[in-house]
Amino acid sequence: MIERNFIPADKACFEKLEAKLSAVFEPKTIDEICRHGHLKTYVADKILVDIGSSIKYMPVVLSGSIKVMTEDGNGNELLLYYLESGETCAVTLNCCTVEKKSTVRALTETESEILLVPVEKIEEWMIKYQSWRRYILGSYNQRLNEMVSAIDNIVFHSLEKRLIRYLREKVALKKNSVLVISHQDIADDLYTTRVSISRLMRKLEANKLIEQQRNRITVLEEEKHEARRC
Amino acid sequence: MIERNFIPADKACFEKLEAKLSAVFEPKTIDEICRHGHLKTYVADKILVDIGSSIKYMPVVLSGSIKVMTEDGNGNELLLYYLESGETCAVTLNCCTVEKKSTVRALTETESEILLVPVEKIEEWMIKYQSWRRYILGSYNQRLNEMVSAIDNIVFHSLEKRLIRYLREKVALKKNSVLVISHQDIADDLYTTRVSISRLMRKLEANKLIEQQRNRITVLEEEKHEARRC
DNA sequence: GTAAGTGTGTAACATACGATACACAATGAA
DNA sequence: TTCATTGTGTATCGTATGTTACACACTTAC
Repeated sequence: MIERNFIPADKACFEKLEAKLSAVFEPKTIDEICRHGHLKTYVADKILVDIGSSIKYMPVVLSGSIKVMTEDGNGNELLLYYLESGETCAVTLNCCTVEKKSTVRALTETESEILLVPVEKIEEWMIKYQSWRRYILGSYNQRLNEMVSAIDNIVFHSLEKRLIRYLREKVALKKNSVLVISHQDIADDLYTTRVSISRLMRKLEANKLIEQQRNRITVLEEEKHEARRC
Repeated sequence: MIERNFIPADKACFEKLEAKLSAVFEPKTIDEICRHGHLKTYVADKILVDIGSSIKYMPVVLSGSIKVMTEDGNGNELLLYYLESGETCAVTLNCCTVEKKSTVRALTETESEILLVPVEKIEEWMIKYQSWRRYILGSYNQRLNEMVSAIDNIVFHSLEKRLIRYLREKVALKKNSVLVISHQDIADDLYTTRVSISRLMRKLEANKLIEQQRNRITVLEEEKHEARRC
């Protein structure tokens, strides 16, 4: 975990941000971000915020990926979404402006660089910078769309299809076709049971879509169903 | 459908808004709303915006209720949420600032009074009024939370429980314990089939939770499970 | 080494739900 | 009136998934 002093004078940091964010933000906004934000690097599987903890920073993912989850009234864990490069957590956003306490748990999936923006700046910058306003509203909208497609996925697709999609997304997220994960973990993310996952994994393996060892799944290439002959 | 000229001089309108919105907005914001908004009354089952249509106004529900839905890539209808008094459509919000074309269909469930705010004012007021900023972000957050609880509901509860909850919510929404609705409509909203709903309705009827005639369902009082004797 | 914990395979069974098919009543148009 | 349309009840069947139970391999701590 590396904390840096993060003023514009820190040339390396500035260039890093500049490269990452110049497509999204206007120079003045980037300048503010540099002046008030902090850049941190976290190892994988580190809990960044937990349910009930108070929120002082809004996180913007610069590299790596973050898993965001919550709990329902019965203590069931509910996977909300994954955050990737450039994204921020919409639920946290509102916690910042209204709630002050987090209703979600966020943890790193891989080693991640996170830009931490003090919550009091969120609203201030909304007034001053158009690019920031659009970013915030865009983030909310992206999350909403993802939730909709999550519902769609759950409702209209079989567990088997959801499992395949889950594995492929995870591979894309981790940029590695070998996943280190247990059947139980997968079951939790897909809101089902370990036995069901094991059963389906066996089937996927028989169909040569995956290979697996203990705690290790290799997702094989997606079949290209091309019509032409050799 | 009644369209009114909606300047502050229109005393009746102003007082109506004043009463509805003064808890949420500061006086200056209400003043702006009066100057630039339109107040309309729609009959039940009227489509306000459809998928693909361009959006010129952001709707704020003053009375009645609005059903918001979308379609997935395979043409499946997906119920998103209902809007009630004081609420606005988060998805439409982003359509306003970025997309310009609606990705959702919104239709009145009951006769409804809607305040129409020109889209170009949304951002302008975000800069000027704190109460407006909070309202917009709060709306997004409310929708996000509803989506989460929708997923929770689908994943962890049986169709029977979802059906009961659906009926009770509908009763609350319409403020009437008699619902005029077909089994097929219910099935669509719950992402299932007519036969499954009919089967469960029979069961609910046997358990004296509802009574039904063709196109008409009377939702009976929730049982009070009180421990004391007569 | 042994023992405890964790991850996986597998079987037997229950069940909720979807799919299909058909009968029939209510409604409304001709 | 007759006919088409719509809404509902019901039966039969297939199947995906949950439940429970147990065996056993691998890993880690001791």
